[in-house]
Amino acid sequence: MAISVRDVAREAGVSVGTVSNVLNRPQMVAPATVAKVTAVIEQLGFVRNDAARQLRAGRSHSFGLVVLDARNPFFMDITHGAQERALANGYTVLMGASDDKKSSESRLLELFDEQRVAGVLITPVDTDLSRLWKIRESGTPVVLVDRGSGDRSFSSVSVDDVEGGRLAAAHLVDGGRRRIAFVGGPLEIEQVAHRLDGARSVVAGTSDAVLQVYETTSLSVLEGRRVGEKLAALPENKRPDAVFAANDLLALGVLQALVMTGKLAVPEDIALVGYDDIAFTESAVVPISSIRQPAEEIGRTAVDLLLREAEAGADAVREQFVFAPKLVVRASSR
Amino acid sequence: MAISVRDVAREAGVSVGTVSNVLNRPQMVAPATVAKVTAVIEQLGFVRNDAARQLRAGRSHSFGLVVLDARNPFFMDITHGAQERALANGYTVLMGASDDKKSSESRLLELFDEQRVAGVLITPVDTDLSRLWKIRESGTPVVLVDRGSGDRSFSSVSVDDVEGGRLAAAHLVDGGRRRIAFVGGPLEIEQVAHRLDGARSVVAGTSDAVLQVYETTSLSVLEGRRVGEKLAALPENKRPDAVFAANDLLALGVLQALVMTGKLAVPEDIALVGYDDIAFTESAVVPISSIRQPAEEIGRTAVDLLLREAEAGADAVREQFVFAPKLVVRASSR
DNA sequence: ACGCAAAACTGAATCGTTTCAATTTCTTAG
DNA sequence: CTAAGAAATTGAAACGATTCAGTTTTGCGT
Repeated sequence: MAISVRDVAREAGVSVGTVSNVLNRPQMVAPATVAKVTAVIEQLGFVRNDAARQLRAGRSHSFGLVVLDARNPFFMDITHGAQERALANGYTVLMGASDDKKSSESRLLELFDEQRVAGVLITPVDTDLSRLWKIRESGTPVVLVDRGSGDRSFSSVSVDDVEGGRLAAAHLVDGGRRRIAFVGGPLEIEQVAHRLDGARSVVAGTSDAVLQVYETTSLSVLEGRRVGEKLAALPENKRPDAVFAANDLLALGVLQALVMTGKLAVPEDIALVGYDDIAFTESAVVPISSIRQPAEEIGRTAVDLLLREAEAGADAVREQFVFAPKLVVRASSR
Repeated sequence: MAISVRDVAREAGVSVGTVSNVLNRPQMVAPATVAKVTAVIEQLGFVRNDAARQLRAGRSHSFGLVVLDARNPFFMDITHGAQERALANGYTVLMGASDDKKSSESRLLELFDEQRVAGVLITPVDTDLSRLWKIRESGTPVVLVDRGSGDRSFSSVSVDDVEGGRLAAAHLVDGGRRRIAFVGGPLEIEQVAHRLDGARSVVAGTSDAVLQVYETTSLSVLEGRRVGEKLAALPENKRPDAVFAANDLLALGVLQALVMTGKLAVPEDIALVGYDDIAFTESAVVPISSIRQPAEEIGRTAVDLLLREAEAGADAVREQFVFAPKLVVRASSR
C-alpha cells in the first residue's frame, strides 16, 4: 500500500542506497540524481517510515517529557519551551502528565522506554529516583526539570524554591503580616516542601510572626477553594492575616473562596502571594502577587542539557542549572 | 546493548515465536512456559522495541492531535479528554499546536504521517481540507475537532458555534445592551466566523441594536488587551455598552484593559461575555460570563469516532457530533 | 589515450518484532 | 496401546530505512 524507498528506487532507476543518500546526505549524490529522485518522491508521494528509521538507528529522535500537571499553565509553558528547542534540533517531544501519581509516572516512563526515546525530561513525583538511575544506566540521558538533583547525580534545571519561599514570606512579613498561612501539598512534592522551608526560615527569623501549614492533597484551584473556605470560617483572632500558596492555582482558589464569602477583603484582611506567576494571576479578581519562574526558559534549558548529554555519551558531565525566582508584587499583597 | 526477544528466547530455552506469543496471546501458550518466559523477561529487564512492532504492524498505535493553541486551557481540556480515552484503549496521543499557522499544521501532519499514526484528530486552521482528504485516502482516519464538517465528508465533533454566538448576543441584548462589540479573529477561523454570524443574526432581529466588529490577529490575552485599550479610549457616544469576545483569553484581555484604565466599570458601563468557559474566567477580576463547551467530552468523543472509523476501514460511516453550547452568566454581564 | 584517484552508485545485511505454515508433543476415545 | 485431533511450539520470512564494503563511472594530468 504505502510507498517505500524500494518503489522510489525502481521508479527513478537507481538503487535504494542512493535514495537513502538523497534523503540523508544529498551532497554525496550527483545533483542530477538528486533532482530525479526528488521528483519521483514528490510524484509518488513517498513518506519516510519513521518506525523503520528508528529500528535501524536503535534510537528514536524524540524526547519524553513527564510533567506533574498538564493543565497547569506553568507546565504548559515549560512544555512549550522544550518543544520549541527540541524542534529546532530535529527532535520531537512526547509529553505526558503524571498527575502526581507514581503509577502514571511509571506508565509514562515505560512507554518512553518502549519508544527508545533519545532522552527523558522529568519532574519526578517524589524523591525516589531509582527508576531514573536505571533508565540512565541503560543509556538514556535524563534531566530533572523544575527540581534540583540533591547529590548532583543528575543534570537538572530548577529554580531555587527555598529562596522563592523566602521571598514570599519576607514580602508578607515586611508588609506587617504576622499570622501567615502556608497553603500547599502534598508535602512529598519537593518543590512544595522547599517553598515551605524558605517561608519557615523567614518566620523563624522574626520575634513575633507565626506560620501555620494547611496541607492540600493537590495543587489545584479546587483544593485552594477548600482551604479558602476553611480560612474564611475562622474567628478573627485565629484567622491568618496572610496566605502564601505553593502555586497560583491554589492561590486562585483561595482568592475565589475569600471573595465569594464576601466578608474578607484582599489584601486588607488577608494578603495573598502565589507561586509560578502564570498568566492568569494578573487578571484575577484581585491581581495576585506571585513568585515568577522562567518557565519557557526552563524548558529550553532542559532540552539543551539533554542534547549535550546525549552527545557526550555515558561519561557526560552533569550540570545543574538553578534559576533565581523573582517576586512580582500585585494588588493582593499591597 | 538492549535486550531483544532473541535474548529472552535463548535464556528461556524457547523460540522467539513463543516469546512473542507470551507477550501477545498468553492464552495460546502453556502456563508453565508463560511463567518461565515472564520470569526471564523480568530478570533480563526486557522492554519491547516499539519501532520494530510498528514496522511489522505497518501502523503505530498512536493518534495525532493538532490543536490551535497549546496554551489555551480549552484545548488542554480537549487534549486531556482525548488522552484519557485513547489510553483506555491502548493508544497514545501525540499532541502538537499549529498556533493558527498553516505551516506548523503541515509540519505536524507530515510528522504524524511519518509516524504512520493510526488516526488524526485536528482542529484545522482554515477551511482548506484538501490535505486531510489526502491523508484519509492513504488510509488514515481523520476526525475534525471543535469544527463541523460542512458537507459531512469527515467525521466531526463540534459545538454549535452559531448558536453559541446567538446565546451570547441574545443575553446581552436582553440585558438592554444596544451597542455590541464583537472582538475576535482572525475571521478565517471558522469557529470565530460562526460565533459572529450567530451574534449578527440576533442583532439583526432587533430594531435598534448594532454590532461592531473588532478583528484581532489572534485569540490571545494580549490581543484582547489591545482591543480593550482601544475601546476604553473611545468617547462615550461611540463606545459600545457590551463586548462579546470570541474566546475567554480575549475576554480576559479586554477586561484587564478596561479595569486598568479605571474609568469604565464592568458590567455597568460595558458588559462582557466570553467563550469556552475556561476555569480561569470564574476567578477573573470580574467573573466573566461565558459560553460553555464540554471540552473534555469533545476530546473523548473524538477519540471514540476515530476508533470506530479505524475499525470500520475505508467504508466507514462518517458521523457528526454537535454539542449544544450553554450560557453561563456571571458578574460581567449581570 | 592511459592510468588513477575521486566521485557516484550499488545491493546485501541489519535492526527487533510478529506472523503463520509446518512440526512436535500431548490428550483422549476406543 | 493406538490413532486422530488438539495444543504447544518452532523458525524463517517480512516489515522499510540505513549502512558500508565493494564496484563502476567520471574527471584529469600527462
